Amino acid sequence: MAKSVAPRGFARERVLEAALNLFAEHGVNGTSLQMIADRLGVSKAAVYYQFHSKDDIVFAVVEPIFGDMRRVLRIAEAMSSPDARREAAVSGMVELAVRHRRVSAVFHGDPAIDNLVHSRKDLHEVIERLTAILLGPEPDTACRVMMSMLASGIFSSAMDPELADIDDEELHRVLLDCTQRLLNAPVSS
Amino acid sequence: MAKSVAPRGFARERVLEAALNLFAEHGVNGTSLQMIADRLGVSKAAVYYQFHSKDDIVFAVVEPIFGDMRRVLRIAEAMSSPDARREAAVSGMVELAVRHRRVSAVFHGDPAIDNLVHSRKDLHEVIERLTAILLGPEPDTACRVMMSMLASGIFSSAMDPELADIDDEELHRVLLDCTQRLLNAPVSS
DNA sequence: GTCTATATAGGGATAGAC
DNA sequence: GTCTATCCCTATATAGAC
Repeated sequence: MAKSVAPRGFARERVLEAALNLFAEHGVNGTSLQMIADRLGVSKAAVYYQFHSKDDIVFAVVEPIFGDMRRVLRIAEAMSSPDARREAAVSGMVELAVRHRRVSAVFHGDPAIDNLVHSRKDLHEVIERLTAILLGPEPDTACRVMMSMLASGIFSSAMDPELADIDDEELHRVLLDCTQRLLNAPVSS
Repeated sequence: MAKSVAPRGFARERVLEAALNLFAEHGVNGTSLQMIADRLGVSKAAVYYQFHSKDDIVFAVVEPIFGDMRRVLRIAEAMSSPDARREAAVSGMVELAVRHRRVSAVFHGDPAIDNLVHSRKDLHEVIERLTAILLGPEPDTACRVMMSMLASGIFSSAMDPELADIDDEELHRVLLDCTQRLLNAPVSS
């Protein structure tokens, strides 16, 4: 009278693990189910047993990030001033990017992920809340550009293979430092 | 006794234009020759008449960026101090990202582009020269992270659809300002 | 120079054996 | 629960008609 649906619960995780690595290397569109199956030494059908479609796999890979992001947003949105909200959101994103370091590669900039996010309002809503906090009520041009740089810079650095030798703790520290340089500097011109 | 190989020379440009827009939206792997042909209202075979393979199209789209990059590198490498070289390279990249604003989307982070770059040493060499200038002789961790953020931030902002309403001149100005904030700030900790 | 037709391969996905 | 075999579609690429 044990296990009801999952085998040992491991097969699913193994698929996600393999998919994540392949997505990071080839992008979502550049990764086939055959490649995932081959890496696991199983057949495509075995993968399809765990997930009904490729989109299901992509969603399962990306979903934990959105979960954490919702947590960060809840904390940030409880802050009293726009500046405090933004600071909380940014440092939350830095922590999140480092924690999900390998997923960041997939998460950031992949057109297939963008499509998935835009097709599911529960995901899209998270992005919108984040954007609202980062930009604030009436963002000027400089602010908008800076936030765009910040967001892509954080996630790209976290995934950058060239930086793979840097441990999480140090990366987190340096990233926070960089973001604060951008945020705290007075507008120059 | 005019034109030797190109028809009016326009068909080729039209293919590249359509390919670029599709690459930017769907990524290279997410774009088929059929999609390119459909957008032009021609057949796949018509596209294949202009380019022998999909890689040829990708290369032709990306090649002008590398041409400009080589120019920037020649200028930067002629500078006398490492700091001056880096500054010249960064402002050159900013200008380049803005000038090739739509191509930046394709250029930055697409796994298919990465593969192409790594498979052609004439392209790969450009990246290596750029990295050498940006990082300098003995880069510490903070510098490496910052340069990674800078590079991805510049190109991502230039392509960000959310920032499409900002005109080139202003974007260029704001981007330069942001990069200098990162570069000129003293190391805090 | 552009099209139709087609070759060949690989993709996602399903049915059913075991 | 996992695999074999297969369907159907789309992809890249080519050959040859017009």
